Amino acid sequence: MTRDIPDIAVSRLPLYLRALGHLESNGQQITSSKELAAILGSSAAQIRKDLSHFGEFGKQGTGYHVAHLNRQLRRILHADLVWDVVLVGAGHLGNALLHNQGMARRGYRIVAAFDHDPEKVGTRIGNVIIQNNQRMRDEIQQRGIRLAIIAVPPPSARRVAHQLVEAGVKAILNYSPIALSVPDDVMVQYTDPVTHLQHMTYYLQDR
Amino acid sequence: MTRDIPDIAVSRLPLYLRALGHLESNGQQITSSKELAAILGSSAAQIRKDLSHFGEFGKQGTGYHVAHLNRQLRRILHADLVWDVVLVGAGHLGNALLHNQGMARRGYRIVAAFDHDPEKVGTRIGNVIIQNNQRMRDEIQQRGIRLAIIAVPPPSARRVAHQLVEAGVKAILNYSPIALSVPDDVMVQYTDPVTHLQHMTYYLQDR
DNA sequence: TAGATTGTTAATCGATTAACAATC
DNA sequence: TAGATTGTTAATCGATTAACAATC
Repeated sequence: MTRDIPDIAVSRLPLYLRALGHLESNGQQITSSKELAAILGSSAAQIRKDLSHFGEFGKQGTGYHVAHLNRQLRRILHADLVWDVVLVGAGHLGNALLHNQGMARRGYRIVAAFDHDPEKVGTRIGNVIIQNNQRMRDEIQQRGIRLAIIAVPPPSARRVAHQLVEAGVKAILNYSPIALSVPDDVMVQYTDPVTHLQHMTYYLQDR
Repeated sequence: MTRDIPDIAVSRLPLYLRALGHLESNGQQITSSKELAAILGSSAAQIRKDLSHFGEFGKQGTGYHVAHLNRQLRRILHADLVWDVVLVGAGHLGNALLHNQGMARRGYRIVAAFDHDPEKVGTRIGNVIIQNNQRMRDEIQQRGIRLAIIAVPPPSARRVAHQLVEAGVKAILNYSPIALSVPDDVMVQYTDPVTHLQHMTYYLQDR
């Protein structure tokens, strides 16, 4: 029987990585749950509890070796591998993602990009040449790609998601503000500036 | 004494808006907590519970009037207002945000954008003319802007955040994968594709 | 040794779910 | 009226926090 790790703990590991990256860039070698909590605005107990689901990474009395914990968390998240990602939509946003250095540097490489606009197909952005949407299925299956990013206008998002799922994609990062429905074995994460802004303006009084 | 509404309930209202938008675009006039739950992959009880923090929006036996609930949620989130937003960083990502139709259409208007690159300053992207970073403080204060988006490269993010806070910004949407520290009365939301991808690859087996 | 900090247990807190009276 | 669905209460579940023995 597998120990059941709460998804909410998994979801915080990338934030811990972000804080560790900060410490590493400052040349700091050792940290503590207390210090990490201060950086992240959470609690030391929560960080220790979260980490305890995955193993023991620290030393009593001393704390955590920054580089070691970084490596371990990347391993746990499978972020120590290089992942191939497909991008659908080569508009302004797709263009920005193709130029995003951070993604490739952190192991998520966009290796194929698609658009239905004949003007764009065949052009090169960053390291990839934009292909016609019709090439999506073959490309995904040949390369065995499981990660996709949707950066198409809202009206096309559902259709594209369906095509990606059909082609075998297992995880979709969706930049369109559209609720997707996918099979149980496919994950979707949404990212939408308006959702974040709405959340924050709730707390801002009208003037 | 103010009733205390959980932030987690607030954070789901934008998702409910997203689902309502979908129903509205299909011309559907009435919905139910059950149907919304199916769209969002949550539970009917949770949706009713969440909404109950803010008022009574439905009719027993019937459900919710889509347009009415949409209006009410937008009002609660202050998303029925038009908000002015400043953007810092006019690179590929800033460019994409300036061209993003959805933001303006949903009431979040980028009214000023800044960059430190002299090549960019003075050029027009979408409806705004890029200004030098040095103009940030004045522009924010003169217009009384409280919302900002950071889309600068990681090394500059902290400095920019500091400048925004100094100028009076109260809510920051941070596109750089950098943990910011800000005063208690300033909100920060992070958005970073790698964080989402790492969360998902945890569940994908290596092959 | 004294001080610090981990990993873990138990207590607390809060969120989710189930159930149902009210009522359209 | 019968069926459906809300809003709310109470029960359950799970996450966070506090506390501390272990130990570096």
